[in-house]
Amino acid sequence: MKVHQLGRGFWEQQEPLLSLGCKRLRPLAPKLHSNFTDTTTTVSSFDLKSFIRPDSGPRKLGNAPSNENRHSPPVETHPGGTRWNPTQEQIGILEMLYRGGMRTPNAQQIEQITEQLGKYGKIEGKNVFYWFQNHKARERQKQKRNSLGLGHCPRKSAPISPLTWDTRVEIITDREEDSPYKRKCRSWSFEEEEISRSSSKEDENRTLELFPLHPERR
Amino acid sequence: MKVHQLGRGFWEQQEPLLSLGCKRLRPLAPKLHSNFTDTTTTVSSFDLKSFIRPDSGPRKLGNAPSNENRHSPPVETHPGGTRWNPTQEQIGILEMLYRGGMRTPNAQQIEQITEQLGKYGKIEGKNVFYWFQNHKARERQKQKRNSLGLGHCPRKSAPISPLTWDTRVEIITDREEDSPYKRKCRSWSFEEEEISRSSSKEDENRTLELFPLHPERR
DNA sequence: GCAAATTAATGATTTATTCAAG
DNA sequence: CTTGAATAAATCATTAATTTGC
Repeated sequence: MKVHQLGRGFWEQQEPLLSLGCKRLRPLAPKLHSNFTDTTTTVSSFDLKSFIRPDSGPRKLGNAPSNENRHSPPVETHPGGTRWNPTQEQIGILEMLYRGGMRTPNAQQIEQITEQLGKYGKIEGKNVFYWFQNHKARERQKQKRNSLGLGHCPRKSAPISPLTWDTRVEIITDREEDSPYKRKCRSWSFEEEEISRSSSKEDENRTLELFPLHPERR
Repeated sequence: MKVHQLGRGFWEQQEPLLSLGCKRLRPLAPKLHSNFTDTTTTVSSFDLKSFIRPDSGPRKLGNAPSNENRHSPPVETHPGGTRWNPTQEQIGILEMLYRGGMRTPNAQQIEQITEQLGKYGKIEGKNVFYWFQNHKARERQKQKRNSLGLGHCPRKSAPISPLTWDTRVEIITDREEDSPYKRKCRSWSFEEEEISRSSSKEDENRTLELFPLHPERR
């Protein structure tokens, strides 16, 4: 309906490769071909052009000295705020929860936390998710660094200081409750980034984009 | 306004620790404190009880010899079909895209791919995401293993086989196009997992839970 | 005092590793 | 054993605090 040429072109281009795949023995499954060849027609309904390297593949040097031109699109990339800037209230709550033992909140918890934290500033679920991940990791490495650097005594992390004590409490709680690899089923949703970089730089109430993905598992 | 007792209790408990956090000298940024204390009242509106260890926190030792009780929730975790079982068509398309150079599709791409692959079987966005990630990583390690072990390894897979060749092609394409760390803004949404594990184990049309998170960035 | 340059902190992604289903 | 799924580690990138020069 929308794309004819482009989509078709790509698929036809790729198809030989795919059939090649059938020719050269594939590791798995010569693949009973149902209406797969029909795929070409069906699948062509989305724009494949954007799939294969959406950007022209600029090699981004991490330490590039060029101060200008930080991003691939020269300008107007991120209209408003780029990254989450937590408020004191939000940080406070998060730390509190962390200290309470929360390490990797599940989807439901994230949803609720986000909802609450949203009262103190813009926030999304992924921010909460990231925060816990980062905080956890950084506490961990902080502890490691402390245990290694503070003298040589492998005994305890440190004698007793407010900071150390506080930290240790968190860590211990952490250790106690968090097991590596507890299975948690998380469903994600994705968002396109710079499609319609429309207009105003003013921030508005960017509503938190959370939703109940599976209201229930049927 | 809503919850008084539970929330208040927890928050008051935690508050001293929190102020401790302010006390300990931070390397940077004492960070101006706004109306943080007010947080207590407002935030108490959600049930903290469920936040702090939703399960009773059974200690799972990572290398514990106990074969039972792998996860924190002892039972009833995954109701029906657990993990995605890709069909041949789906794999074919994914490999095609991969061979075409796609490595880490962005949100929009994932959305579209998922939509298309959904025609051949149940699938979610995260499956696509995971597939690319796993495929990428495993091709990489396969290549590494091959390049290292080809000299002397007693019994490997055949040194040069169509399969190997095929693999190599993918890798090369891969290397060419993918730069480590290209920034991509992805917005996630979370789903509660085991809230209402209602009933049937039979799988039905579990609709793909994708949605446009930010229709546009304001 | 103020604004540019520096630096520390940390939000956001990617990669590596691991677990477990089939 | 293969591979989907999830977490941990490493890393990039941006923002806020601090420093510095005027």
